[in-house]
Amino acid sequence: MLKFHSMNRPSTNHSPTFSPLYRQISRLITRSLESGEWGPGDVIPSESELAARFGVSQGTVRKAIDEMASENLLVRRQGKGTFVATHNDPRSFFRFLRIAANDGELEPLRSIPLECWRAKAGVDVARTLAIETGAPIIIVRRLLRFGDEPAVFDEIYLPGELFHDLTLDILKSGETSLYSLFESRYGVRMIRADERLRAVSADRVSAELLQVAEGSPLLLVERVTFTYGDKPVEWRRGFYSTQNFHYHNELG
Amino acid sequence: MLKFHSMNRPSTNHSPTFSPLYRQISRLITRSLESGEWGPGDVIPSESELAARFGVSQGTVRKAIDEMASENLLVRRQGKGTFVATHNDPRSFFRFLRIAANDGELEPLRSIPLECWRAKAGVDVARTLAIETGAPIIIVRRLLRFGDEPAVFDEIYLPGELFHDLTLDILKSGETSLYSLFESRYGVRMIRADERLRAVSADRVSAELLQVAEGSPLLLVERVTFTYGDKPVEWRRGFYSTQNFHYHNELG
DNA sequence: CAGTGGTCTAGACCACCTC
DNA sequence: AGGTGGTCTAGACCACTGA
Repeated sequence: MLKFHSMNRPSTNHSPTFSPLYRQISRLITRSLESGEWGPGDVIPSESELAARFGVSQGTVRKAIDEMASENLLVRRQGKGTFVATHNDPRSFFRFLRIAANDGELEPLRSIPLECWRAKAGVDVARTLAIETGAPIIIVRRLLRFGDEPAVFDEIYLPGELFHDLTLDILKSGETSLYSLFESRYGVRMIRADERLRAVSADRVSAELLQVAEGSPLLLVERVTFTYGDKPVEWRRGFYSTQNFHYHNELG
Repeated sequence: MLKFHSMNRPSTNHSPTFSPLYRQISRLITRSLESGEWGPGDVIPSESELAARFGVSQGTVRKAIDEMASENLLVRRQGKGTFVATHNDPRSFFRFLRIAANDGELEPLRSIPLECWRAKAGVDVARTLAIETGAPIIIVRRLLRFGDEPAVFDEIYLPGELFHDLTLDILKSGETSLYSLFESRYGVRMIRADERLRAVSADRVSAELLQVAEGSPLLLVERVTFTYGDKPVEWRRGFYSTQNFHYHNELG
């Protein structure tokens, strides 16, 4: 049974090694998610079962789950149970793709993988993905279209170790969502991402793929994506055509 | 004393007129914020006082406040009390300004008001601000710089009624943050914003102000800002120079 | 019907802040 | 010392789901 101050005895608390019981619980649950005890889409045990398992009250488990639900790690469904979040779910396709049509609705999204090859990490990629310079990486290029309209040209860098057998054919046969594929085939769950946006001029390749004039302005979105434990597992540069689309962001 | 189902008797609940007690409480607290019973920066009554006032338990008030704190309407400070959020606070200057330096730290931010004049709302502005076409509006132009480096050129549209006496002189003498000024001088608190980002080519005016070549790519950020009750009270178009800066966004 | 999450309560104790 | 928010508990009842 855990205690409130199991590892920490703050007198006037500036102790950095302090966390309340419910956070200790949410860490334990997270560890079970990492270890695969419960996979994406699965139900986890009920609050009362978890309470018994960890020797705390149901309210404390509830607060732990609340926190994890607000981080999109778990999803609660009244009457059914609490589920491990998954990208294999139409509702979450747009969680990391903040794009919308300038007017009207988006036509159906299609992902067109173009290339997929192996390389060795340069200094920048290595630093971003927290791997050794020269370590194997995989580079993917793909195009996103809404209906027949090209919208985004992505160049994606992945650590070779995690996605060992990825090929263009797998990408082509895979699901619509890349993250859904990563999750089901490689057990790599994307949790959080960091984006940097800039305006740039279209080079020849991007211009052709996105069917805009060379040199016309494009929105460059650089994204680093993290899995459990803030481990970076993807770096991508996306060129967004913003003639008919825009990047949508809500500020709270 | 409120009851759980005061205005709502769901049998199998698809009733749209349902909200739990704690939400009824947070609405009451929000109403007091709107009415100015507690102004920005003020302490609100303690949880137990509010519990007594509304005839509910402290835990229910706590949950109501939790919700409002997560929406940045209130700020909790342990041992001190719960405070009304304010833009008049260095920590919140960047809540709506998602800009960062490409490398290193940002130099101190400076706001340079350029113009301020009155006009009548055209169709687009009227629709965006939910006012009548032809209603009085105020248009502001200003430049943001980090150190000596120009970063953003903003064109801002405001409903004339709310900001009746706004002039360039007031803007010049005002605080660094526009929202801080709006809050303290006009009692208009910005709660939430919606942004649309596109890449565009710099026109002559923007190019000159931002010291870039005409036609070079700029990040266009269109923002609609809302106050209590999702009422739109600002529309702005910001041209961001992204040579040395970028728009930073975190995806959860 | 039983089981799940959702809401509400009452009371205890802790940590932080101010006086 | 006394007040505030922060955490934890135990127990009650409600609403939703599915067998």
